Amino acid sequence: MEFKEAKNKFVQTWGALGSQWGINKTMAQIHALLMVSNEAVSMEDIMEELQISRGNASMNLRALMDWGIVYKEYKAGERKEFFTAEKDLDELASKISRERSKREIKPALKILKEVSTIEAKDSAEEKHFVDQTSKLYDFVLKADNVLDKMTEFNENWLGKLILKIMK
Amino acid sequence: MEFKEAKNKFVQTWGALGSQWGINKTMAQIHALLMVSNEAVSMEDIMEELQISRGNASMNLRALMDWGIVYKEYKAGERKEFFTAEKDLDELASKISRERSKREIKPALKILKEVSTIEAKDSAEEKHFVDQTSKLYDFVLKADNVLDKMTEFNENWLGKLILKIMK
DNA sequence: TTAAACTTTCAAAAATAATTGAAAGTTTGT
DNA sequence: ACAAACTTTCAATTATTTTTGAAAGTTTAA
Repeated sequence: MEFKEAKNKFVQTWGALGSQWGINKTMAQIHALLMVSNEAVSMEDIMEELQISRGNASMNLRALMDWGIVYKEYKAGERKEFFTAEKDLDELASKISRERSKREIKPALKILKEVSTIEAKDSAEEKHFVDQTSKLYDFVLKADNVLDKMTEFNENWLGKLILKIMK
Repeated sequence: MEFKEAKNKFVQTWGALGSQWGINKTMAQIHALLMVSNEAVSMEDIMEELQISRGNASMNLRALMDWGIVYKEYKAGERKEFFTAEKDLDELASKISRERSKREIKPALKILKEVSTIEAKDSAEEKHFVDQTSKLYDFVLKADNVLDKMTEFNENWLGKLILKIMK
């Protein structure tokens, strides 16, 4: 396979993976493109490579910056802006999980807590509801924490040992 | 809050969370409904509670069964089918992560391997591409394994200890 | 074998999400 | 202050995904 073909394949794949996980395809593609670029890329070039409009590029770059995984860069003597992606993968994972936690998990937890603390009265139906949603609350809370710590865990010497033991 | 209201809130929230993670809203809502039902529910009742069509109910129940997190049940003397959800949360997480791995991560890994093993020639651009995609391959592979083991890890006494230490 | 009681399928319709492009906004240099 | 070089915004359009509903399919009981 040739470089250009490989790069395109990577960008397409990352885009598809993104949309399966609720991330807009173009956003994931821009991110992919920046991830494998060794230098900052202009909006013009992004539009050209991905064949997208200026508005689309602008909005999705903004979204990526809001997630904290793409940065603006200025080049001396150049008026236009350039963009780079966070390339450290542990950092990337950490930022994505922090954002998803903040935007999606935390609000869901809040609701779970609310609904799991209603007066259960005496019907088996209501008891089961309270029981199940309470368990779910605990579980999601725990999973959210584990994700927070995953990077740390993966780097951790003890973690590595445990991973080996568990295999 | 009253039971009915709480139940509805839970179903809606679970549905919204699902769609943010690339799972169709109705599918997540049906799953939510079954999760908090203490007995198996008929398609008729699902349609009624969620206000959806027969076709929609049928297709999404099928999808949930394909994921292995909803089961068909037959009641003696009843002609129609009833449905229940996997209620054990560790089992649920394990099945979801296994399926997502099989359907999405594994195919993506295959492509990542392909594109990361091209001849890098000598340009810095191509070298960076190979380097970054290789790192990504390793990272995704590792993350995929960690997810596989997470349940196990969470149940594990040693794991619990480590979690405490890491906090 | 027939028909009632169900479930599944899928083309068409509806709902939702993403994209465009041009006008408005901003910044910088002269 | 002006205008060139950019970026952002957002209403309208387009693409994608989901949902519907009725016809076709299946199973069961008599």
